Amino acid sequence: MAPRKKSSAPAAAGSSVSMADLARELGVSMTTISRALSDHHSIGPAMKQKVLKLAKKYNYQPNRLASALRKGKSQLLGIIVPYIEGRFFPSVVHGMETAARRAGYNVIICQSNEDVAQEQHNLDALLSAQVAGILVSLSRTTLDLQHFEKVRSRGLPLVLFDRVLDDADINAVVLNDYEGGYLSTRHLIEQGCRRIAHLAGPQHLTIYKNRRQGYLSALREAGLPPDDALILDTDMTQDQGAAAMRQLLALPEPPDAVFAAGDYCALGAMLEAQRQGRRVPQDVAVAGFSNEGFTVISQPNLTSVDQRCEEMGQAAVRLLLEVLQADGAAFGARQVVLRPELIVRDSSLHATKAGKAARKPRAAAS
Amino acid sequence: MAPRKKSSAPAAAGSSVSMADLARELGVSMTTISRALSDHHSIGPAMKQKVLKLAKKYNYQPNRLASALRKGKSQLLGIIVPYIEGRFFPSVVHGMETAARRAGYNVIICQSNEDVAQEQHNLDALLSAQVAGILVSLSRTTLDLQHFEKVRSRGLPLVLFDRVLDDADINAVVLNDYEGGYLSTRHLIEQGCRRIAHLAGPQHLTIYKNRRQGYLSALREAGLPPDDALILDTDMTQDQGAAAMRQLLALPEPPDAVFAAGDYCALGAMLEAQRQGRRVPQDVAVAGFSNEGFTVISQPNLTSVDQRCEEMGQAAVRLLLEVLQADGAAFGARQVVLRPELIVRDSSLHATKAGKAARKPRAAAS
DNA sequence: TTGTATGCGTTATCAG
DNA sequence: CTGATAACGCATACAA
Repeated sequence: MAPRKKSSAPAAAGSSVSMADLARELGVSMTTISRALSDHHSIGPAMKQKVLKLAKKYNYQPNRLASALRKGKSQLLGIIVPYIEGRFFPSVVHGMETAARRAGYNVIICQSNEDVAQEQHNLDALLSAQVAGILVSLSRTTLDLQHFEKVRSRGLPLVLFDRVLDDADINAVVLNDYEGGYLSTRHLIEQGCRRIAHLAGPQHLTIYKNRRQGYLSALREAGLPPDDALILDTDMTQDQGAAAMRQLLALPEPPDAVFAAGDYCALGAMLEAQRQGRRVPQDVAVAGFSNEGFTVISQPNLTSVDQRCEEMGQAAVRLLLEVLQADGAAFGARQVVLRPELIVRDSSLHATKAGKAARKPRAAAS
Repeated sequence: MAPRKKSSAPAAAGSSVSMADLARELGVSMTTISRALSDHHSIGPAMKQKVLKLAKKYNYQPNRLASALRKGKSQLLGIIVPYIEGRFFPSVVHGMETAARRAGYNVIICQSNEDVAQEQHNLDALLSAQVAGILVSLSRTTLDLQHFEKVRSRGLPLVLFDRVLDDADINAVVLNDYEGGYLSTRHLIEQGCRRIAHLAGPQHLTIYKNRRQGYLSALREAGLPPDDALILDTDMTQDQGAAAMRQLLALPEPPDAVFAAGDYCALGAMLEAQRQGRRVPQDVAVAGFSNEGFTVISQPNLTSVDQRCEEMGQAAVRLLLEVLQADGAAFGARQVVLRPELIVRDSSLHATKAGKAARKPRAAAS
C-alpha cells in the first residue's frame, strides 16, 4: 500500500511531504502537527501518536531550512581550517564532527589554504549559511582578528583552536605547547644529555614560540646555559631539519640531543645524523613534536609530543555549545588549555640501551 | 559615518540587513534589489550600481537559507565518509571541498563510523538540510543501497566514491583497483620474482576483490601458475601482515615476493621478514597499496600504488555537478574510473641493486 | 525597466 | 488542548 493514495497532492518525484500534507490528511491544523513533532507540552497524547505514526508512514522529513529561517538559527556549525591534510587537522575535525553530531548539529567545513582572503570568504559563506557558531584555526597569513568582528556583531559564538593570536578576549582551545617543549627537553636532560639543540619554527607563530619557551625553561631549571648556536630557526620541513643537523654537527662542540618543534623536521635531522655516521640515540638523541603516524615507523621510532587532536576538536565544540546555550550571559571569553603527552620512543633513549616503546599505527585506510 | 543612521530599524546586534532594508533605504522595491544583486538582465546599470554600493556600505549578506528555501535547492553538498582519518579520506575530502568551493558550494561532512545505521541518520540529516547533492563512500556494514532510494526519489544527484557496491545503475568514481593489482604484480615479475604471494583483503569488498584479480591476471599473463598457498586472507592490519609473512616463510618453498593489498599489511609483512633475518628486497620483495605517508619513511621505502585521492574527490564533485546541471536529462549513471599509479621504491627492487626512488613526505602539519 | 503579490515550510503569537 | 494567521528573507510570475 503506497503512501500516496488519498492525498490530493501526490508525492511526486523531487518533492517531499510537508507538515501541511500531514495536516490535510489528518484533518487538523499545521500547528497541531508542528506541536506533535516538536514534542510541545500542550498536545494530547492520542493526537501526538496519530501524528507521529502518520509522519513515519509518509516518511516525513522536517525541512531544516524553513525551521532555521523561522527561528533565525540553524543546526549547522562552521569550521574553517587551513587545510584538511596531514594528521592534525583531520583528527581535530573528526573530534568536532563527532561532538557536533551528538548534540544534533552538522558541520560545514571550509579550507582557507593558509590565505587570509580565503578565510574571509569562508567566513562570509558561513555567515550567509546562517550557521549557529564558528570554529576557526587561523591561516598562517592571518595577522589580526578584525574580520571576525562580524561574527561577534551577529551575536554568534566563535571559538578559535590551535592556531590563535594573542588576544585574551576570545574563546580558544589550545595545546599547552610550552609544557610540550618543557617535557620533551626535560626528558632529554634526564637521559643525560647536556648539549641540547632546538630546531625552532617560525617565531611569529604562537605555538612555536611557546615550544621554544618550554625548551628554554627546562634548560634553565637544570642549570644548563642556553647556547644561541644550538637554537636554529627553520620552517619545520624535513629538508630544513636535515640542513640544521648538518650545521649542528659541523660545530666544534656538536650537541648530544636535538629537540625539534615538529616531527618532519626531527625526521630530517635524524636521517642526516645517520647519514653522517652518527648513531641515534647514542651519539645524538632526537625528539619531535606532533606525534605523526610515521613516528612508529622511522628507524629508530621517534619520541614526540602528542597534541590531543581529537580532544581538541571535542573541547572546541563543547565550548562553543556552552557559549551558545549561555546565549549572551557569561561574557568572559574562556581559554581551554589541553595538556600534551610526551610519548617516549627509542630515538631519545640516550642513557638506557634503547628500551622498547612500540605503538601500532592506526588501522588501514580505505 | 556609521551605517545605521536614517534607517528606521537600526542594525542591532544579532541581526543583519535584509533586502527589505536596502529597498526601504533606496525607496525602491525588493524586486529591484533582488535583481540588482543577482545580476538579472532587466535592471538599469545606474540602479544596479546604486544598489551594489549600498549593499557594500551596509555589509549586506544574502541569507542563503531563505534563498534556498524559496528555490528549493541549497548551495550545500553533503558528504558521508566512514571516518575522517588516515591519509585517504582526508585527501579525498580536501579535493571535494576545493572543487565544491570553486563552484560556489559548501560541504557538510558526516562520518558513518562504518555503521549502516549511522549512515542512514547522516543521510536523513543531509536531506533534511536540503543539500543539493550527496557524495558517499559506503560504510563497511552497508550491504545494499536501498536507503539511498530516498535520494533518487527526491531527484537529488548521488555519487558514490571509492567504496561502492556492484550496481551498474549508480554514479560512481572509483580507482581501477584491478589495474593497481596488475601493475604491482607485473612489476614484481619484471624484477625477476617467480613465487609471488598475495596478502588479500576482505573479499566481500570490491576493492580488495579487484586488487586480487589484477594480481591473478598478471600471474596468468606471465605464465606463472597461481598457488593457493601463496594467497592469504587478512584484514589488512599490520599484525595480520606480520602473521601472514610468518606463515609464508614457514612454507617449504617460501615466496620471493609479496604483494599486499594494503600498506600497513605490507609493512607488517616486511618487518616480520626482517625480524626473521630476511633481507628486503633481496630475499623477498614487498609491495603495498595506498601510498601511505610512511612509505617514504620505512626501511626500505615501500613500493606502493597511489590511489589519486585528491583527484577522486574532485572528480566526484565534478560528476555530481554535471548531473545537477543536466537536471534530469541524461539519465544513464556514469562511472568514472581513475587510473592508479605504481610508485616504485626500494622494497621491490629485487633484481637491480636497490635504486633510489625517494619522495618527500608532505609538509609539517600545524 | 520597475513594482505587486504570493509562496517556500516552519514556528510563534495570539485567540478560542 | 487546538486553530487561524503572520512572519522569517528571498525569488518569481505577472502586471504596469
